[in-house]
Amino acid sequence: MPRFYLTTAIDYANGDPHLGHALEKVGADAIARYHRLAGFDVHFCTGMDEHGQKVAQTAAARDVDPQAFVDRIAGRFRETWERLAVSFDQFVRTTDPAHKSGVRALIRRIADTSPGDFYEKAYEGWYCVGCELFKRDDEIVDGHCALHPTRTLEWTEERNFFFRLSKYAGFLRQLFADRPDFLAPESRRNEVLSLIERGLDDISISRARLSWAIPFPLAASDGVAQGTWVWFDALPNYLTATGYPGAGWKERWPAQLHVIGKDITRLHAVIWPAMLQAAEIALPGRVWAHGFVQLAGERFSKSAGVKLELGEAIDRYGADAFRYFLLREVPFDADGNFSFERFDERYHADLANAFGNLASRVIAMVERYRGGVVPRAPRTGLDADDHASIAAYHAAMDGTNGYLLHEGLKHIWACVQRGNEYVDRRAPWRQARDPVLAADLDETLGALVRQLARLAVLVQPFMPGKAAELWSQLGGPGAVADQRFAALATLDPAGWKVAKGAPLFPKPEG
RNA sequence: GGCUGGGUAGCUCAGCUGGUUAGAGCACGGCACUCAUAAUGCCGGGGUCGACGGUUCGAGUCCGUCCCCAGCUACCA
Repeated sequence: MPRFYLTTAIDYANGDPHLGHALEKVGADAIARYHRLAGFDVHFCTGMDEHGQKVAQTAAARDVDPQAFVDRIAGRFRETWERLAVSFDQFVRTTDPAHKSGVRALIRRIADTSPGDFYEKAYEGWYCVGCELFKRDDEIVDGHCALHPTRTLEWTEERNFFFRLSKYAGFLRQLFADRPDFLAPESRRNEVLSLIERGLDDISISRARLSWAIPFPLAASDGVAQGTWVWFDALPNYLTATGYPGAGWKERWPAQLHVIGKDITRLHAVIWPAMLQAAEIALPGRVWAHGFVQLAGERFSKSAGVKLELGEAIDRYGADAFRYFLLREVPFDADGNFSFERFDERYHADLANAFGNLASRVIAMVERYRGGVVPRAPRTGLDADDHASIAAYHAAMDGTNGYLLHEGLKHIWACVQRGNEYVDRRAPWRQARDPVLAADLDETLGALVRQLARLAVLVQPFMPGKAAELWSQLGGPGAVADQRFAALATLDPAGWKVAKGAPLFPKPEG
C-alpha cells in the first residue's frame, strides 16, 4: 500500500485556537481522509510549537511554569481538533523529549556531514533586560525600550551560531527547476523563486539567554550556553515525528506533503530544504501553502485583534457543516471570507435543501414504494454524467493540480443538482401510480440510491459524520470510511435496506 | 519604492491563444410539481466587464497611463 505522510504546520502555543488554525487543520484532514479512501496508508501529523521567549513571557505573566502553560494550551488545541473530527494520527509537541533529542541529533548530523555550515558570529546591539531581547532602533524611544521605559538599555554583545543558508542558493534553484511542483500554488512558488534570485542571507540559529528552548548541542567558543532558535526547533518536528534518529524513521520519511499557511512559505520552501540537504536527508515531496480566512474582509491572524469565537461557529450547525462551509467558501489556494450570513445561506441552500433533502426524498420513496428495499436496476445516464463529475473531483483533490478542495466540493454538488433534476424529470410518484411502470420506477429509485451511496463516499473527507449517517440510512455495508474510490464505479446498492432517519441537516425552526 | 497577482451581476467567482445578444452558483421575481427538511425543477429580471486613451473590421480578452485591493520584498527610522 503506498504511503502518504502529511503534516500541518505546528501552531504556536501562545493563545487559543482560532478560525485560521481551523481552516488549515480541517483542510489537511480532508486531504488525509481523501487519501485513505484512495487506498493510501496515511499518516497524518499535527502539533504544537511550544518554545520561545513569547511563551516563556506569557507563562510568567500568568505566574505559571512554561511547561504547565503549554500543556494547557496544547490540550485546548487537541480538544478543538477532536471536536472538528480532525483525524490526526500523531500530535507532536516541541517540548516532547523525543523531539528535543531529535533536534539535537539533526544539528549534530549537519555539523558532521557539512562542517562549515555552522559558524559563530558576534552580534551586538541594545539589549533590554525587561524583554530579554535585543531591540531594533524602531523599538527604542528616547534611549529606552518602548515597553520598559524605566529600565536602561545595555549595549551588549553575544555570540550566536549561524547556518550558512547562502551556500544553498544554487541547490534551491536546482530543486525548483527539477521539481516544479515542489511548492504550490504557483503564486507562492514565484515568490520564493524571486526571493532566491535576490540572494539568501545566512540565518542566526541560536540565542544565548534563551532559557525556554532546546539546548543547542554545539559548544560556543565563549562557553555561554545557547538555546536553539525557532527554525531548528520547529521545522524538524516533521522529521522527529518519524522517530528520527531512532530505528525505522526512514520507513515514514520523507513526508509526501507539508500543508502550511502562506505566511510561512519561506521557512518551508527555502530554509527547511536547505537544512535537510545539509544533513543529507531526503526532502519532502511537496509543500502546499493555503491562504487565509478573513473575517468580514479583515485580515485574521494569530496576532490580529479580529476575533470570532470558534466554538460559537462550530455550534451553529455542528462540526460537519462548519467544515463544509470553510472548505467550500475559502478557496484552498487563496484567501476567502467567513461570515455568518454566508454560512446560513450555504447551510440552507447547499446542505439542507439540496443535499439533505435529496437524501430525504429518495429514501422516503424507497420506503414508501418498495418497502425500503433498494430495487435492482440498470445503469443510466445519471451514472455516466456523475462519473464525469467524479473525474473532475479527483483532478481537484488528488494533488496533480494542487489541493483544490473547494473545487472538489463544487463537483460533488454538480452531482447533487443532477440528482434533484433527475427526480423531477422521472417523477417517480407518477411511475408509482401505474403498475405498468414498475420497471421504470425501479430504474429511477435504483439510480438515485446508487448516486446517494457514491455521494456518501465522495463527501466523506469533508463531512465524515454526515457521510456515515447517510451511509447508515442507506443501509450500506460496513463503514463509509472503509470504502474505496476504486470500487465506486461498480458500487451497487441493490438489495440494501434503507431506513429513513432524522434529517441530515435540520433547519433551525423559524 | 520594486516585483507578482487581482479589480466582471447585490455576494462569491468562471471567461483558453481578441470575434455574433458577457456566463455559473447564491440571493431576488414568476410558473410547474407534490416524493421530500414549504424542499425540488423550469423560466426570468439584473452587469458603462476599475478609469482614461490607443491598436484593430472587431477588445473583459492586446498596448499605454492612472486609481484601488492583496501578497512578497527593499530602504529609512
